[in-house]
Amino acid sequence: MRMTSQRKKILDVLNQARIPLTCDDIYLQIEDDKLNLSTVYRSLERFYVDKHVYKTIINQKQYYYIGHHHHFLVCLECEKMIPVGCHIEGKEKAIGEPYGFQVTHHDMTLYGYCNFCQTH
Amino acid sequence: MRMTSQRKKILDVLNQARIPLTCDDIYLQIEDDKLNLSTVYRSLERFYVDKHVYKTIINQKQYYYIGHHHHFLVCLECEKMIPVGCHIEGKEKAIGEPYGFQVTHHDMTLYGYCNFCQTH
DNA sequence: AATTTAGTTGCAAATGATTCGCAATTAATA
DNA sequence: TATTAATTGCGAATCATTTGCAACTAAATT
Repeated sequence: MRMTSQRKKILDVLNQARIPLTCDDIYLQIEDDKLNLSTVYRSLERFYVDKHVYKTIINQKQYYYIGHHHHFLVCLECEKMIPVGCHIEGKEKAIGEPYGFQVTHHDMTLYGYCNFCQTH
Repeated sequence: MRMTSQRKKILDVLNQARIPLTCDDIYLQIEDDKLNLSTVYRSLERFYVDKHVYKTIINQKQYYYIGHHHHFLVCLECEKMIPVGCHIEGKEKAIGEPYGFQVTHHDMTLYGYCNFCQTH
């Protein structure tokens, strides 16, 4: 894989991030006139396929993050995201086994109301 | 809520279904010239809010089903869906608690390869 | 260092799922 | 049966994401 200047910037932004980001989030954070949103989409998908980043679907949108596989608590009011560990990781294979189904990965998101929004 | 002829048909289709369906799936199964896709979208969202149906996101699309809350094994090759029980249900609240986060629901999908596609 | 070339990008347009505004319709009530 | 607020059909809009293609460029080759 070619490490282009665009890809470096994209990875930089994602490395800095504390919460998962959409392609558009990243695109907007990179103030480079010469960076196209398509490039961000293509690069992140490539990073994901090559297992350099993780992906999760939140509110029906693709979010990417770096580090280790985990999940998020997502506030229905303010959209705040709080990372939480994975409670399925060890069970993945066992769940598929009775069906002869080989589980490769899973996606989960918990929705609800954050501490602040519960009282405001 | 008014039980219109359209809504009856939509619920009928969903009651018959063994796997979750998208709005478009349901729309296509109802051979009524006078039923609009928007109506299917609006009705199902209403059913969901009123807790008459469940919703889950698979491959970034909304699927609805009737019965009890569960999840699905989804084949990456043929898109086959196999229902499996929920392994998080009892833990939802506990996961949010340390953050003062009130979890209302969650969504999960397991991806991989079904029995057939593994060997074809 | 110059050349080659296959991977990558920018651009603009296409796609696909979902949502929305609004006037016409209709189920449920009085 | 008349009333009215909820619901529908229609078409257009929206939003996230993908795609085709010619131009560009990183990295391998000379």
